[in-house]
Amino acid sequence: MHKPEHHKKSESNLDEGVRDKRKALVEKQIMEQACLLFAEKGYGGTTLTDIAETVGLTRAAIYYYFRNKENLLEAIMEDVTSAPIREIADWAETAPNESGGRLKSFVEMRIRGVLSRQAQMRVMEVAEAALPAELAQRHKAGKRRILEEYRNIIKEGMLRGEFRAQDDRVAALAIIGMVNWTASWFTAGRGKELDEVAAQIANMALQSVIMPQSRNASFVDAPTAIQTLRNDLDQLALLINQDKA
Amino acid sequence: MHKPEHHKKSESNLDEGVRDKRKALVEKQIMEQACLLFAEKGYGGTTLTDIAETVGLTRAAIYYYFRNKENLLEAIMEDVTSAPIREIADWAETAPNESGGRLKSFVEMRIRGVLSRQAQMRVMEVAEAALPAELAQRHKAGKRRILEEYRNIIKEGMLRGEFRAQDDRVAALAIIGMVNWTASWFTAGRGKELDEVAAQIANMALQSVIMPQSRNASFVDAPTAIQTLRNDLDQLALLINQDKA
DNA sequence: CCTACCGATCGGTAGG
DNA sequence: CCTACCGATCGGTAGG
Repeated sequence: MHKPEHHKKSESNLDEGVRDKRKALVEKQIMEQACLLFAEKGYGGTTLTDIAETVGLTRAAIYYYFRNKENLLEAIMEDVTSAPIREIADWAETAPNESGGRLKSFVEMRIRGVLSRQAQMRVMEVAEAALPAELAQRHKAGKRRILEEYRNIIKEGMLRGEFRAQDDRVAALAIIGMVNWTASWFTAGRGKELDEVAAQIANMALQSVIMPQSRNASFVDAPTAIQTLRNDLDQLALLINQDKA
Repeated sequence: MHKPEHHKKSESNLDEGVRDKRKALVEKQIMEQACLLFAEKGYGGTTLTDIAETVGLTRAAIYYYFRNKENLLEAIMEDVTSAPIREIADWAETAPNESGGRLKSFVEMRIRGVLSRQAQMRVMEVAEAALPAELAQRHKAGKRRILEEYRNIIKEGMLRGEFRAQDDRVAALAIIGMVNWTASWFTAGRGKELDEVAAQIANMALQSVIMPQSRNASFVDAPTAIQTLRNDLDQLALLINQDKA
C-alpha cells in the first residue's frame, strides 16, 4: 500500500479515510470467515484463534474490530434477524390478492431471503442459545411473523374455497420446512438454479394446499358439496369391496 | 431373569447383575441428559460439568461410564445414524406398489422416525462437525439412501403418469424438508398429535407432486379416500359457516 | 494491530 | 483384587 510522502497537511485526513475504509473491509472479512466457521463447527466449537488464522491475524487483533466473541456473533446475526420483517412488509405492498398467487409469491420471496443468507441461517440454527437476548427476541418475532403470514394466507384461501388443509398451522409449518430446508442443500452452480428451485417449491407448496380443480367447482355451495360427497362415498364403497376381493 | 438368592456362593453373581443393571441405567441417564444439553447449547457449548450436574454426579464420574466427551457423543448418535437404513428396509417389505400410497407411507414412516429421535436429530445438526468419521460417514449414507428412495418413488410415479414434478431431486428435497423440519416444531400434547401431523404432511407431500386433474388419484385406496373425504367435510363445514355469516 | 500476560475454566486423569 | 466414585489437580487453552 502506497503512502503519500509529500503533502504533509492532508496526510491525516487522507489516512483517516483510507484507514476507515480498510477497517470496514477487514471487519467484513472477519464477519464472513467467522460466519462460515460458526456454521461449520458451531459457536462454542469455534475459537477466536480459528477465525484470526483464516483472516491472517492474531487472535488479539480480533479485539480491535469487535468487543468480544459474542459481539462478533451479534454483528453477523444483525441482518438475518431484522430482514424477514422488512421483506414481508415490502412483499405485502405488491402481493397478489388471490390466495394461490399470494402463497406462491410469499414462498418465492422467502426462499430468496433464506438463500441470500444461507450461512447465517445455519449459524442461527447452531448458535441460537448463544445469541444475545435482544437479537434472540427479534429473531423469534420474525419467525412468528412468518408463521402468522403463512397461516393467514392459508386460512383466507380456505375461506374462499380455493385451499383445503386439515390444520392451517401444520400446513404452514410444513411449507416453512420446505422453504427453510433449502438452506441446507442448495448450492449455486450445482443442479437447478435459484429461480428454478424457488419456482418449483412455490408450486409444490401451492399444490400441497390447493383444491383439486374439479373438486373446487363442487364446493361452491353446501347442497352441491353434499352431493359430491355422496358420490365419493359410493366410490369409497366400491374401493373397499375391491380390496376385499 | 431368575436369580438364586439362597446359595451364598452365588452372592457375588447377584451383586454383579444388580451392578450391571444400575450401570446401564446410569449410562442411559447420562446419554439422555447429554443429548438434551447438546441439542440446546451445542456440542462445544456443553461442558462435561453441565452434564454431570444434571444427573447428580461429579464430572469425573462421567469418565467411569464413557471414555471421553467424543465417546459420549458417539454413544448418543449411534442409533440415529443406523436407524434410517434399517427402517427403510423394514418399510420396503410391506410398502404399497402404487406410487401415491408408496410416497405417503414413506413420508409417514420417516416422520415417525424423525420424531421418535427428535433431540438426537437436533444434536446431529449442531454436532455434525464433531462426529467421529465412521459415524459421520454412516449418517451421510443414511441421508443419501433417504434421498435416493424419495427420488425413486417420485421418478416411478412420473413414469406411470401419476406424478408430475419439474425436477425429481428438488421435489424429493422439498418433501425431506417438510419431514425433517417437524423435529424443530413438533411438541407432543401441543396442537395436533403425531398421527394427525404425519397423516396431514404425508397427504401434503403427495398433493405436491401428484397429477392435479386426477380426482380419482385420491381414491386409489380406502385410507387415502377417507382422508380426502375428511378434508372435504372440513371444507363443507367452512362453507356452511360462511353461508350463515 | 502484536506481545505478553491474567483469572477461569476446559477436557481428562492421577492417587486414595 | 474390584466397583464406583470423590477431591484435587494435570497440561493446555479459552476469552479478555
